Amino acid sequence: MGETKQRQAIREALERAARPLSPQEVVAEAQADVPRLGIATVYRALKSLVDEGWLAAVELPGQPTRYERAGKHHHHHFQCRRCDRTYELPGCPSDLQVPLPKGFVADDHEVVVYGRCAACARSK
Amino acid sequence: MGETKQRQAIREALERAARPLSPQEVVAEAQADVPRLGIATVYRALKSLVDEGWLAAVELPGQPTRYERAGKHHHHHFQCRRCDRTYELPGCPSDLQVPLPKGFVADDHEVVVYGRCAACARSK
DNA sequence: GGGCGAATGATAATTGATTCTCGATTCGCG
DNA sequence: CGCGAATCGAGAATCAATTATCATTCGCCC
Repeated sequence: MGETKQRQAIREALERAARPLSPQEVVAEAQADVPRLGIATVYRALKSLVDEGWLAAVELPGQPTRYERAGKHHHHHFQCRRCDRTYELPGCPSDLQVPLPKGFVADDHEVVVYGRCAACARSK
Repeated sequence: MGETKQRQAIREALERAARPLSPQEVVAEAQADVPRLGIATVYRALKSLVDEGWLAAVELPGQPTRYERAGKHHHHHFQCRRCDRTYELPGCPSDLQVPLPKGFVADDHEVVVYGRCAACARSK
């Protein structure tokens, strides 16, 4: 059971992009390969790729969910305020030792850095 | 022109709570003072309190916006996975020195710690 | 006590993301 | 080549948060 060309286009779009993509970005990218690709197909594929463990969902405040390859090292994200693109940041600063109020138990954390990506910083 | 009793109830609910509240939480709390308080009034009040600089909006992935008193020191938040309440965490760990890709410019950052709050950790 | 403009509250409308529906298309396989 | 199942794609439907509408109510002045 080979994979359909749309799924393949979707996976390739995600691998090509060096950053987490939103469903909209995925359609746009993957339509280079499959022009009539529908958004519903993208959502279906994203969901199953997440289930398979091939993709990881990245949630950001006020933004549609982004998707990136799963299995990377612990890392965080950069959100450009200008172009709204999300980028991956290498590693986790200082491995984050937050003092919690007593009784609280942490099991994970997220860091989002906001600003301008290289392209947007340049074009002021 | 004094402030209406509903606005007052809303402000008091937010001061009373030692943590950021969602609009829903605000209605629930403030209805202790004004039983027929409507959600629309809460949204209106929250917006204008933010405009006045009295409140700050706290955005979290996949959660409705929370509101807290503005003007606090730089700090971050804890999100309980069990009761969904958001708590304030004191200070910013290590003042966050994230290495950015070259050309990127940061102007802010957010840290969200996930886990269980004291009450929820206890009741397993 | 009545008049007025602003604020309220119940509900409908909007918005954006995501999911569902369903007819059309494609694929694997004999 | 042709069937049956799986997948697609377009648009409708859903869902949650938020905003708009509008008749009613409230606060305040004369």
